Amino acid sequence: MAEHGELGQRKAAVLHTVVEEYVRTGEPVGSETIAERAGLGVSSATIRNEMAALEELGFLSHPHTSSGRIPTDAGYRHYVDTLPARGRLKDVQRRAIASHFAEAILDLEEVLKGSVMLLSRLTQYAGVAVPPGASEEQLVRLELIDMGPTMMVLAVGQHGRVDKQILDRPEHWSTEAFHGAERKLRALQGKTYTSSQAKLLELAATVPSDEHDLLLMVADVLRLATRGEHATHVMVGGVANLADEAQTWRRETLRRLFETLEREQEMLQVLHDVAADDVSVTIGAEHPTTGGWEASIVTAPFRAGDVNLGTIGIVGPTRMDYLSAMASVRAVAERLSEAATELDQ
Amino acid sequence: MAEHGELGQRKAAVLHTVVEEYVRTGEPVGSETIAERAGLGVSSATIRNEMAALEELGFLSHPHTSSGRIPTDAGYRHYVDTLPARGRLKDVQRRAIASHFAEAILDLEEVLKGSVMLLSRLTQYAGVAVPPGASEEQLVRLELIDMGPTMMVLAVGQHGRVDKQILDRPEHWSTEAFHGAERKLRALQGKTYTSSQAKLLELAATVPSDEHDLLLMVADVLRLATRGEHATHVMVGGVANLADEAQTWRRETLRRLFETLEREQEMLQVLHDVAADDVSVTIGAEHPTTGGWEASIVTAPFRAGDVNLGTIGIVGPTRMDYLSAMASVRAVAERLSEAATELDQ
DNA sequence: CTTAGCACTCTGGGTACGAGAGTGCCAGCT
DNA sequence: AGCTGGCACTCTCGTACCCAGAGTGCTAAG
Repeated sequence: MAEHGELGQRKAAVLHTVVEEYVRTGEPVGSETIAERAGLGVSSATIRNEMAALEELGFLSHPHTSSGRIPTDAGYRHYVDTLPARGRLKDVQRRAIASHFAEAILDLEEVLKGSVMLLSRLTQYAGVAVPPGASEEQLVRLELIDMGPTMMVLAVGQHGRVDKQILDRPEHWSTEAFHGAERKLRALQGKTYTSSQAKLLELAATVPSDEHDLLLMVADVLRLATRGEHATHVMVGGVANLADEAQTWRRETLRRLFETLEREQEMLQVLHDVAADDVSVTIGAEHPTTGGWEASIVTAPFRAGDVNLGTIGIVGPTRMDYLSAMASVRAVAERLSEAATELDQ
Repeated sequence: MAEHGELGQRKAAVLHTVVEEYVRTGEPVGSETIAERAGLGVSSATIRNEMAALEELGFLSHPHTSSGRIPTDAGYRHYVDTLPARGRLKDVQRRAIASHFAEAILDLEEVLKGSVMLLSRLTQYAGVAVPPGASEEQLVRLELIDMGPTMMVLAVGQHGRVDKQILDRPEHWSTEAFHGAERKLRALQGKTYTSSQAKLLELAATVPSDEHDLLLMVADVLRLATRGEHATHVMVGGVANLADEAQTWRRETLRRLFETLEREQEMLQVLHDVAADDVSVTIGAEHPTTGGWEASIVTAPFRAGDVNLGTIGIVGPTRMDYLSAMASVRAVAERLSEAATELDQ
């Protein structure tokens, strides 16, 4: 019994069928339908008893006294946790993924953008991704550029990331300080972002205060680049797909969903919270924010070798085809990991 | 009469009142309401006659036989074209704009992003912008960076734009070619994007074919940076505001609107088509694409000195408060022009 | 433990109806 | 000639009602 989440085989089967039918049709599911579809060889009356029990347990609910059942968040959760098999992709989907990763990978960021759109097309939900931070990447350029009234810090990483920040000149300013800083930065090329940042903080202590300020500014740019969480932009794509689900949601809910998708900080927080080692599913109110939208999130990390680079996934209604969504996300994350690993060498 | 668009003063007044009432309430407007509000001192029967005439002329329409009138696209057009005065901003709006532009401007792109969000907050519609291309900007860096299996072209402009492109190495490849190209590129720093591009094409003719290929690749990056239209990203913000209008639109329409907002190429096309010297308004079906969404666009260009840099504006339902939207767009575009002009010096 | 049977409940569609809003038009007034 | 009051007409919208259908919960029997 334990392998069906303490539910008993038949209850689990009923729950599965309810979820699948409801996802498929969008209509509350009655006992008759289950009796036919679940292939349990029992009558609808028995199913009714089971359903009453499942409702008691919090896995199903009643829109009104006399219509079929729909799954609760907990019902979906149980369904997802006890899915017997990995979903299989349709041929079209497989082909779409294959062709997307067919070209030689040059720029991971571009590929990631494309992957978000790909996922949104595959699943008909919105795609999201958190791009990698730069911690262990090597710097191929680190420059301080004089731009007249302002100056720019420019950092270029081994794998093609470019971070820039335009800054006001510090109060006290001297050409020597600038040149001194420039020289020290050049010496950092070839080192990683993390170690360069540390080195800069160290160096800053040994120089006059105007150069000190410059070095700290550069260190800060590196710090931001290091944690993808704050510097980089969350990628969101295929939001139009959610417009189709508009009737699914209450008005205010739809607005909040869109707002959050647009606010990078919030999305980062959410995606950070739901991230896991493998494909992860967060259903409706399980996350405080996503509870507010009545939406579910499916994500998976992508890696280069053993190190986690970022997260990619989708956002859709709780009434989602989880099996196929998980399969798509898993497949894209895996291909992305392969691509990133290859790029890493 | 001509000053009211060939309509006659009273008809124009009736049309104005219909538009304003309809925009305010969202309900079809009846003759009684107009008689009260328009201050024309005539009875509702007279208004009815005028409205019938306006309908005949294509400025108003009937949802059903017996309810009030709503403006057609042509009705809105006439309304916008004959607006007697520039809209005035509310104090809160004025303050919001002032505070947004209060900080010293460092990075035009950042300011532009912020301005898009600002406009979306001011108007409660979605904000859009096309950032400037780089034609007459000076290059402060132009580099070819060897990144192991690939290489990166990196261009940095005087005003803080950074363009990068990661490329596969050309087939035939030699260290000399690479160094040769590097040297030639360095010589272009300080020149404008346009002239550098021309110079590169010229130089390419004089060198061996492997270096030739490299120079052409760099030239192409400059070419893309030059026309903002293709290289840069259209900025879109505050899309969540449109979710509120969801009931305004048909389901399929909302989807198409969101899809277009997401596709940069299409948005660029649309914004390019509607661009004008001053504040420009495009209503519903006046533009083939926006006709499909039943939406209106209000844009204005922003400039540095005399040269057009880009476009900023909003997208909203045809039932829009045009007066206030135009005032907001105009104000933000003006402030943006000031900021850009200042930055230009 | 299962199931057939049955009474009960609730939704959704259809119809009917009246109030209200708004129109179009006509005849008379200025 | 243009405006207006009056009036018949039309259409929507909300309410009420009813009926069919779907689905339930419970009971009693296998």
